[in-house]
Amino acid sequence: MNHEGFNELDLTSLLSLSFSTSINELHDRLSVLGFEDIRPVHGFMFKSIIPNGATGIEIAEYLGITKQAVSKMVDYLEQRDYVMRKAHPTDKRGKIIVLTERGWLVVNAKKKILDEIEQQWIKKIGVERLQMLKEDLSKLVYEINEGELPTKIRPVW
Amino acid sequence: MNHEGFNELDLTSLLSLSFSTSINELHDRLSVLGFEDIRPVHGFMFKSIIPNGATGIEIAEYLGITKQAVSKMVDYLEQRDYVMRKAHPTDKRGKIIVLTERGWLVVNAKKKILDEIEQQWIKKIGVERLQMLKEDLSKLVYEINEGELPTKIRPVW
DNA sequence: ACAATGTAGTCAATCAAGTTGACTATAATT
DNA sequence: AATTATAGTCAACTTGATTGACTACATTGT
Repeated sequence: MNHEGFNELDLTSLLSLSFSTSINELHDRLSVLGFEDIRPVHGFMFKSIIPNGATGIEIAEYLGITKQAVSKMVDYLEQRDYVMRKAHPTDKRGKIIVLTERGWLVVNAKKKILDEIEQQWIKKIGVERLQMLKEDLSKLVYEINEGELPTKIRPVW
Repeated sequence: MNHEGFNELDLTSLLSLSFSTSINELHDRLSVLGFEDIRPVHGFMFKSIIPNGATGIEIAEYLGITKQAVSKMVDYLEQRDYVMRKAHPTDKRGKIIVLTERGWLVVNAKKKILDEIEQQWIKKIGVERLQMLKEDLSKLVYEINEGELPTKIRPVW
């Protein structure tokens, strides 16, 4: 088998490895804090809930999965006290998913860890280069998807 | 629901979106060429097979999945004429997975498309910035994983 | 106003891609 | 030569998604 060096890696592989590296570090550290039942997709879901809650369908669109899958995910997270279903204020069919106190603990922990990971990266490549990297990636994602988030935020493997 | 702008995105989300964007484009284009039965993971598997074949266990380690999962994946790809199992030259227990002609077609198409995606990105941010981006990502992945590929190349979702 | 159509959420069945465990054949170790 | 380890496959199971069917409520058009 061939083990190519990092230099010959194409951009896509590089992005995959970078993403894996950072998301793995994040969730390893969340585990240590007692949030071992939280998966990456839950973190993305929390982003769509913040700050004022979201309906199941909104979350489903954001994550690029079905509303039924969201419903199961909410069951899972509700059982573990990360989120709650509240009645929708105007639509009696609807429900609003909101974070519980414990849900906020995860979100805040996540934010802190991500900041620390970013600091770690700054130590490696410097603050200017990291700033450039973020700008360039934002620009690419933004322009290639024409201002929209990719419909499939989820990396399909 | 909150739809934050790209500027406020943390690095991890940005990497996730960049990866999704490029891998989706790659596989959309592979579909058009008639390779709609090829998933991202197969592309990564091909990388571990090139150029001289690999055993199931080598592939399993590279992809961070079990040898049983690899075996099933090889069944799938062998049925569709992308790979072949060959006898191992020295170990009668072992088999070597190699690309078929059709397998090489995918690999070459993939390479071409990835190059084109990279050119597209160069148009957006310039060749110097893309070079920096690749250098920085390589450096980060390399240093944070201490010279090893992450054991889990696969983005766990 | 109300009939027809559309939408939010859930339940159930199914599917896809992975896992663990058991096994066979062969290789390596002592 | 006997023991232990390894490569690969088969089978059963798990997980996280899907599609389809349904209920309750909302929206639209006459």
